[in-house]
Amino acid sequence: MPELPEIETIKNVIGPQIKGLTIEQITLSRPEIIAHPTADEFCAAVTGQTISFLSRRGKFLILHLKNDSRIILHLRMTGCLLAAPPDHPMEKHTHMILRLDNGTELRFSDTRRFGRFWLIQNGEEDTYSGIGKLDLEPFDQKFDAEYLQDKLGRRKKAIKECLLDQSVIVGIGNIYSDEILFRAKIRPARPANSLTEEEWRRLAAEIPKCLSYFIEKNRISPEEYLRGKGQDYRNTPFLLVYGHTGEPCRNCGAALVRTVIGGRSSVYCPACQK
DNA sequence: CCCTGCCTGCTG
DNA sequence: CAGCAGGCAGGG
Repeated sequence: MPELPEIETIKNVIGPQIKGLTIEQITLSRPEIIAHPTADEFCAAVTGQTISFLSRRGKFLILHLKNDSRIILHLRMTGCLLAAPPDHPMEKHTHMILRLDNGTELRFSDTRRFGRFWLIQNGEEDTYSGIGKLDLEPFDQKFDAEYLQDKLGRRKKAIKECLLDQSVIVGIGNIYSDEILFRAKIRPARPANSLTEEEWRRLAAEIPKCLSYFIEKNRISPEEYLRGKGQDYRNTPFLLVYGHTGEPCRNCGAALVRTVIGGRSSVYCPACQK
């Protein structure tokens, strides 16, 4: 579910709450969420370790431990992370609880159970999580129109599908690909190899602009995050096209249209987006 | 390259 | 009740 701005929010909210705390005990009710190593090895290796900080890479969260190992997690569609006091009501579908040494519980819940955890030991190569296949962050100095065009300019597939390719540019999912293309005034179904120089420039400019705009719009206090169960902050009124099929375009008033591209639902303005 | 599977819950 | 949901890996 969450894309780069949401993962960034989780990092910003949860990170400071768990930094410096030691994992005293793990309750794992769904061992299949541990992708590597085995669930038993994961629990044994992580128990007693101290958390140094939380970081983000693409849509992955990385929990860095003081012994230089790291827990990597991907929330996929419905994964959710909460730092809660022990008496806080338990979310349905909570599959793992890390009890920390100040009593805080780091809880992972996931209705659809697509989310996964990996533990990468100090010195071990991460060939498991998929982080190795990622390329540029949208805020990387090297990310620009030339980079995008060089990577995607010869592809025949829809530009919308290309934007979802994490091996080119990370962090964009179905919602923000639609928002970005709307802002760049490009139709999602346009073959990537049909984009003009000017369109590549607009697209490359809108990607970091749009994502950082939503990171700002998602800013939330830990209390508010907990109250909204780590979900509600995303119900943003700031999305211009996603979820607005049939409504008037905010620029021109034309009715927004829904199509399916690469198996994903896509909303765009038939007048503004060429 | 397209298609499916992985899951549960919500909507029409 | 079918269809769909913000992700991704794996198979043909």
